[in-house]
Amino acid sequence: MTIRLDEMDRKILAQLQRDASQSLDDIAREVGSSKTPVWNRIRKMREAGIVGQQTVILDAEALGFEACFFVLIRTSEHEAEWQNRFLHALRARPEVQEAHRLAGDIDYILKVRVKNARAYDAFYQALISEVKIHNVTALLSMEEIKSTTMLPL
Amino acid sequence: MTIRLDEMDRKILAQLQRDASQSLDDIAREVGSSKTPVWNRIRKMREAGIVGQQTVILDAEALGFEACFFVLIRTSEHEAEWQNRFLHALRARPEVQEAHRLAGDIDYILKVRVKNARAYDAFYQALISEVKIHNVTALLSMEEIKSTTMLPL
DNA sequence: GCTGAAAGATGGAGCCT
DNA sequence: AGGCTCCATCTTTCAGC
Repeated sequence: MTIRLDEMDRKILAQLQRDASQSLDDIAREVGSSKTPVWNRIRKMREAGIVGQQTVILDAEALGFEACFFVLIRTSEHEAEWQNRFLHALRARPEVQEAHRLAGDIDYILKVRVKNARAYDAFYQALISEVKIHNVTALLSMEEIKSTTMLPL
Repeated sequence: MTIRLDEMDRKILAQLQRDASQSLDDIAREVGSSKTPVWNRIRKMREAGIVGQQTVILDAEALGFEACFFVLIRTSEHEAEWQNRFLHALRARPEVQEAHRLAGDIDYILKVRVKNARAYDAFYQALISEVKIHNVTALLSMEEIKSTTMLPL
């Protein structure tokens, strides 16, 4: 399942991250190889799950998603069943763009993107009615300074 | 610059988000239209900047990026010049995947992805040597419950 | 604004070295 | 493993409705 990646694989991944719409020929030229080997390496990395979803980055503001919150959550419940319900609730809600379980004093952090503050409140009310949460702090983003999915290969 | 988007545009965007490698024919079939009109709409939305970068999502863990931190930053400095240096420092550092300026008590939040805790410390030391920061809290992610760039259109 | 056609480019597969 | 060639498919353009 785990593949050993060499320098060439990493160069190819960097190109795909940068612009996944490039043709195989373009990528091959950039990394100093040719079509077939590049194509085979990409196929292998896809099969191994290293290369996942191909997507486009949309302009959230232009589409009316003008509010972004980071939500810090503390809970008193730590049973498996509660956690399961909480996880499924998060995964089911499309406004939750990120959710992490944390080490330490704060238990979870969410990144929630919504149209406006009212939509955030609707999300918040829906969430706390589904699962019991001890303490919630919402941090409102004023400005997105940087946002990327690129890994520094 | 701002385009009015109709239901058809939104359906096309949803398809592109879901899988940007689909052929025009496939997208057209999914949204109930045909090739040329879909192509024209995508071109317009690209030109308007609504549709941005086309990329692939890579498996961070498989590539050795095993640590993810959310960093809460408080600063005492609020002058334009300090802010400028801070912003440029963040944009220049590839381990910073997200950076937001916040409303309220905490001034900034970062999402930082690195190979391990030691690499986080190197990042942290480099950052505070570049710009003066009053207070930093790092939240370590134990588990990525959800991560998506998809907007709920 | 849609349809259909057509030209050129590309992906994907096989084969040769 | 890398390179060459081929064909089916796809992208992109354009004339006509």
